[in-house]
Amino acid sequence: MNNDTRLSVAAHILALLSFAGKEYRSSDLLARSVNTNAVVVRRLTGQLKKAGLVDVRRGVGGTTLNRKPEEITLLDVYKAVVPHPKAAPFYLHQNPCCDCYIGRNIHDALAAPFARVNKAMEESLANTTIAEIAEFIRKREFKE
Amino acid sequence: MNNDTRLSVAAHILALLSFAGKEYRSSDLLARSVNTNAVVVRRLTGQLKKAGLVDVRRGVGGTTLNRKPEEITLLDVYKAVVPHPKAAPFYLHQNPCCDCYIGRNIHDALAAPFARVNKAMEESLANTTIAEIAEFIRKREFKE
DNA sequence: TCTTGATGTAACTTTTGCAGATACTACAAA
DNA sequence: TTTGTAGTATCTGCAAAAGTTACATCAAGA
Repeated sequence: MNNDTRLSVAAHILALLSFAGKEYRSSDLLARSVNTNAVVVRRLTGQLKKAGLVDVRRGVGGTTLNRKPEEITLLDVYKAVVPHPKAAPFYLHQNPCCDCYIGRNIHDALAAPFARVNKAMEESLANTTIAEIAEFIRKREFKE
Repeated sequence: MNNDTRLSVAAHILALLSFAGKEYRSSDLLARSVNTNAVVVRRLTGQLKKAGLVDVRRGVGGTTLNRKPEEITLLDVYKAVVPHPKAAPFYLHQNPCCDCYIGRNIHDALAAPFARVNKAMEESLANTTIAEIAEFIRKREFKE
């Protein structure tokens, strides 16, 4: 697995937006908070927009939440932001040898277990919302 | 091969070895079955050996299972073969901005949910053994 | 003892996928 | 019309893993 931090960054962005309420935040501001490039942020917000999680305005615009934070789970974010072939936790190796019966069948043999792992992972992701993450931060920061 | 296929390749190797019984198989033969390089195989079998899953002999040697196939779970393989910092499904982005309260706290806020996802994944991996994978292949190939 | 065939491992090259950066267009609001 | 933003194409740089080559090490058998 490569170190994909897109879920982490997207959660950061959405948590920040949840504190902004109905106000729009620019990709530049978001990029500074995440400590990355504005283009990287725009690529992410673009995907979040496609998934209906945020609204992005051009012109003198920015990004705002399009759904209540408690209605956005990490699974929603994950699905929005992780490209599809990568959305499984593990990869099957390419072109195993077809002349031997292991190579011929290993992919099918691993498909079911890998699918179960994927399902377990997704169910777990669905158990956390952006609201909870924001609440954690609020408690930590404003000590109360 | 971009993403990490080590679990997939290692499972392939172990399934093959489970059919070989007590016989030793060379890294060259394994590499041909997996369709990769013998050195890549040796790097993997080296890690599997460290974890006690296989026995590797030098000289006129090779690799054989060191444990019954039904006593090797995908979690054992995963832990043996995936380097530690990578053993979590998702990564936290580096150096979020410490000047804003989101950046200061996002890592701690995500730690618990990510740990839960990791646990769910590991529990799922522990539910499948090499014996089951081998059995799937046996049934498929020898139609019975 | 010598030969053979295997692993262990170091060092290097190749591949690949992002991240990051730059530059430009499209656009909306004041 | 100006200004500040998103959208996007394109390039570079970088890091990790795969793949390759080469060679030392080792064990078994003739």
